[in-house]
Amino acid sequence: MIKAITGTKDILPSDISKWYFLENLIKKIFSKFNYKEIRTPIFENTSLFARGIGEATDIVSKEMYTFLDRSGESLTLRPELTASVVRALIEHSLEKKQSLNKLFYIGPMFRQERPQAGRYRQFHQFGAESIGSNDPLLDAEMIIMAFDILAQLGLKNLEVKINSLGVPSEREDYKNVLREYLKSHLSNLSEESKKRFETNVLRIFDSKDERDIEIMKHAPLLINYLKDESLSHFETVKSTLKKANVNFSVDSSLVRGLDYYTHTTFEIVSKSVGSQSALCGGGRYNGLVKELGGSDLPGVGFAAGMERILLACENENVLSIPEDKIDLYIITLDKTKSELSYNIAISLRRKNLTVELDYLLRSVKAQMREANKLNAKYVLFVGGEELKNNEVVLKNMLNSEQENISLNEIEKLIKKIGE
RNA sequence: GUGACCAUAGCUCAGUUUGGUUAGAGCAUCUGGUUGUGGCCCAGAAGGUCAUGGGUUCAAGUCCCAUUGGUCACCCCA
Repeated sequence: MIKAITGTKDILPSDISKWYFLENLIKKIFSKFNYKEIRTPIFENTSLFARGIGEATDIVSKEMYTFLDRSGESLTLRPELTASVVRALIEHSLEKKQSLNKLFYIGPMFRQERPQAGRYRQFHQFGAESIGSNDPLLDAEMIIMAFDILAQLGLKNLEVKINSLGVPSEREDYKNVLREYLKSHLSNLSEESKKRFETNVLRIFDSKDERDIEIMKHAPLLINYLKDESLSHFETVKSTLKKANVNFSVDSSLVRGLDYYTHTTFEIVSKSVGSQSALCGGGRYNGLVKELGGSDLPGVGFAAGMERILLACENENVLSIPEDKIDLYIITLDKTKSELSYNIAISLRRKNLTVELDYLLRSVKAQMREANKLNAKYVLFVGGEELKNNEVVLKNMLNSEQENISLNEIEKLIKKIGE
């Protein structure tokens, strides 16, 4: 048997309504904030992600699905979408058509990691990018939108964490301070963190190793090395969130693994899922557009994992999806009349009714059971004595009332079902 | 990439500890329960190479090894 690739999942018809529900909510909230959807290709030139996300990041160095196409070009299935959106913006000069572009997206992403709860190799993200302004109100807007979507789903066990990474020069200065502090503790750090000391010293804050955590507790904090401009940016984000009633905590260890972040970073975690608890994350990326060959435009954005969100919804039992139902099930009494049933079904469907009928030549009892299973509001009996008078029988499945209707009065039937 | 645990019907699981007839249940599916009428109920049917391959044994779903797949955690991230 050929099976789905490791880490990929089929979304079956029995699950699709919760995806529709989530997608519709996302589109609704983004449109209230006047964000427009953008759809970019599933694959891009490998160099886009290498430059955009950062060569040294885990995503680029060991998680991307990269392959050569038939002409020998290196392509990569998108592992995230910020780089693609920025590429599209530059390629189509969107910033020249309007100085602030507010964009959102929904779609599959690909990363070759070991699957576990809330983590797949093909997974779905939605997210937003706002490119063209350094206004901290937009940083806050990202967090508010993400929070509103999660809150409107009914999720409760949420924690909003924010931090500021300042600008690159501040961060470089701080890294030196941090390295100075860590020098004396170097031998006590975990093996992983010893490597990070060289490659990306900030990431030591992310460590779950007890020894590392103890050492980092007393480490100098980046926030104390930010200059006035960065601090006031961060203050505005915080006060804006407070006014919008979004509870948050400042988490100085929130460093995040993508190279492009500046100033605000944030994450919303849920206690209702497994260890992959970050439902969404994002931040400001003021250097990215220029890095990818565009003009020097500031930007801010976030992405959210849809599988994780649905998992949290399931665990908190908050989604109330109405059960599927159909307007009418047509039951054919005489098998010789199935063509008539079929024709009635077609014409009623064209009148905007949801209609089903039997294709398996089953007994009347079996057809009734099927109608019941499909939650049919009405059932129509076609055949027998009534048909000799050019009539069909309409049955209301809720109160079991039946009435004869002439085939010449189909409009009456539509009206009745539509009520 | 590292580690732990798991694999029996479409689904959820008994049976494996202590090897011994024809591998079971519930749900789901299908067919009936008197002419042409659902849900509840009742009866019956169908559905399994016990993940795959090898080994031990008179005998393997059960013990051993390998492989494959899955789950969870590390790592990383959404």
